[in-house]
Amino acid sequence: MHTNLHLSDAPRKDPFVPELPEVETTRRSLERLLSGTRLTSARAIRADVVRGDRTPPALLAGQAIASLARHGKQLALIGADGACVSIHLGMSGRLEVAESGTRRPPHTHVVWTTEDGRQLRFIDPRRFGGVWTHRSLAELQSDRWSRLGPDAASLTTAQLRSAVTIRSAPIKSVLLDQRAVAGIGNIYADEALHSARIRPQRTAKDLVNQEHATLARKIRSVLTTALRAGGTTLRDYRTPEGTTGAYSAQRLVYGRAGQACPGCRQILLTDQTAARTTVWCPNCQH
DNA sequence: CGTGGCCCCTGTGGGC
DNA sequence: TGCCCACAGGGGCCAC
Repeated sequence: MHTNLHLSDAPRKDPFVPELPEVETTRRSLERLLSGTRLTSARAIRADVVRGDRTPPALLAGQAIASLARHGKQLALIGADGACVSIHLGMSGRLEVAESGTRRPPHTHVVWTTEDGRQLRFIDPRRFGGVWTHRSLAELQSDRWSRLGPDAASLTTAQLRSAVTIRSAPIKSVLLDQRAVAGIGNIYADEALHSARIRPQRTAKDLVNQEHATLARKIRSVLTTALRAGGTTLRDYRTPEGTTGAYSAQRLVYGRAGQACPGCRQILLTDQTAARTTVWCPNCQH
């Protein structure tokens, strides 16, 4: 039945870097697989991957999973008694549900065992991610999620405007700042800015009203499109042809520096903005 | 206090 | 072919 379901799995050439669509895809899978399931035990193989308060009910051992929540790139397992665990995947983290007898992948740092003989595994080679425990959802909100900006998937024009108006940093830096907007990473920042025809280096507060509306809309559509494609990368989401068609094939600029812009054939440029590789079209984006 | 830059870490890939 | 090293990125921290 549930054999080695990898909740996130991108083509090898494109290292999986979890942003909002990937985290939401993971959330939906976990909801389907684990809602209502009791966790009989939890074990931190690498203790330093579990951060924050580790007093009972640490890691939800003995709890049933009531629901799964997400804000930006943050994921949370909500226990039946209200305690919760939040998980940040960092840049190489993933979650896997597998039969208990199967071999643990390398870099498995936390393992939860379920009442029905499965395991939920947190795997993160680079350990930029982590797991936090919270006594309640309210505590999770006040400790961590209150620091995050509005969720990018439903970002309104007004929310984007208030996030950028006083910021003198480049618009791309602001999009990557999780306190301003939650859920956007390097890939979708470049894609959304290209789609909105705005240069990543533009000073955020200089964007005009029309650009706030366009950028907010493009952020939503880029993430929504990726979320739809993300569903097809799940191993249990079989199409007759197999599991190709991940979002990577739909990227227009990210990873394509030096190639022709799909819109105008001008050569895409690259630089470092916000200490991240940035790709943009000098013709389409202003 | 806002911003830019460095660093954490390891798998991958490009170059020789 | 095989080895080595630069590079990739989310976000915390620090110096300006």
